[in-house]
Amino acid sequence: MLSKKTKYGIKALAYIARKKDRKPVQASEISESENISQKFLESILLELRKSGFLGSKKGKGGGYYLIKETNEIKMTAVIRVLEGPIAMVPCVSLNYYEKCEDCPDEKTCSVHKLMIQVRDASLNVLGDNTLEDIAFT
Amino acid sequence: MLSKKTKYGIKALAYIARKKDRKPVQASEISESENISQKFLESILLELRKSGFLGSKKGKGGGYYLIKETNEIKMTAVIRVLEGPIAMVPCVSLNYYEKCEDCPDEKTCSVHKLMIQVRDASLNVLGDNTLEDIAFT
DNA sequence: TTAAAACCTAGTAAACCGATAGGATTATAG
DNA sequence: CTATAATCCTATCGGTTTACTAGGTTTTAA
Repeated sequence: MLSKKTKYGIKALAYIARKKDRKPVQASEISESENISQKFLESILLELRKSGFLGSKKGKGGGYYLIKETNEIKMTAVIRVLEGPIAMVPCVSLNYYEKCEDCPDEKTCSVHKLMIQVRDASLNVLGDNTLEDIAFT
Repeated sequence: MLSKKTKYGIKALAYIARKKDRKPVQASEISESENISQKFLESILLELRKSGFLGSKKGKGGGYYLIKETNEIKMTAVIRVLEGPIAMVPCVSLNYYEKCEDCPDEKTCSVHKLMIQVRDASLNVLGDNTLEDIAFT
């Protein structure tokens, strides 16, 4: 299941992307428009800034803005930052690999083989979609 | 993330599938062989029985056995029973649909569109794989 | 100087997860 | 008939995560 955090984060990025001028967008504006608790959203936007997706400006007239082109932001990257691994099991995760405690041998594990296929299928979809794709219909 | 419950459930099904004779397999045997807490496994096997994947026999010499052919058991079905929805967001789930509270219109929601693609990709993989496929290398 | 904004830290109620406890029930073997 | 081996059932529990909320501090523009 996708957490609300990730869902809100993606929605916020898409909202910012749809603003043509590069003027900073306030958290309060996104929060109202997208029906997201403002304080919660603030923490998400902060995280997106710290991980290099957004820039911010403090004080009156401040807000958040994109610092890359929309077509350069892959959904894989966004989800990995907000949600963590894309794989359904740590033992098939590319970026967050962890060995299973049970399971003496990954090569012969039935779950492992299945989950590699699922991972690759998801990875294809999320890697093909950029912010550009999802922000504009 | 796949819960341990689902992971153990799949492993147990694969274990039972690999036994050629249709003699009942005991929970204790699976538990030892696959390194799964026995009591926890018991509850999983029970659930798999109640949802029509396994039959059981009580008492001495009892255990669990498959009641369908291995190639008739799709992974989608197993995961839906043990884990719940395959979709990452309830609003794109075929079997466990729920409307989002935020989000006035699904048709224009950027997350929605993305998650439909992910769901379909996963569904393809999990629908193509049967217990036959994953049990025997 | 005031107000608006991002930024930061902490806490919290509820849900979920993975397991454990302790038995009740049923069937087989002798 | 009895001992044993197995499933079946209910309840509980500690830990973690989730989705917020509270209550500020800091920075900036007007």
